[in-house]
Amino acid sequence: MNIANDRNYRERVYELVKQIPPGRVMTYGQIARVLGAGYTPRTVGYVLHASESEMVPWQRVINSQGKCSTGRLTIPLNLQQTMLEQEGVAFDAKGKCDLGMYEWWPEGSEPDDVTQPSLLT
DNA sequence: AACTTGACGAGGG
DNA sequence: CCCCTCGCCAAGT
Repeated sequence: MNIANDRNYRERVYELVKQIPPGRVMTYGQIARVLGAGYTPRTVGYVLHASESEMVPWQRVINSQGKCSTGRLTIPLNLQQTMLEQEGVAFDAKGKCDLGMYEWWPEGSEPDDVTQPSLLT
């Protein structure tokens, strides 16, 4: 896919982010993966910061460590975390949340299925 | 047109 | 668990 041909490069990110339900989160890398070729975690972050003033629930996008990466922005450091906490996302003392619990996947875009080693022995 | 800079992520030490 | 390095690709200078 040729990005130069696709003026909706940003739109796709916004549309996806808008689908994240309150109290759930997605990571930059996850979004890049769902959107496919041409998208990388970095570009997703770039695209997202440019939308600050739009109707996009940007606070629901965090990094793969389960933390907010808004350290260098003009945004107050804890704003994102505070907003998420108001939606019901719990963070520990280190500012980290449990991705296994809050991470959300759009329908049909699930990663590889579980492969539980349950009865291995 | 080249160089730098990110709301990142995986891997190694 | 923290810190560093590298790969990634659009935008700004």
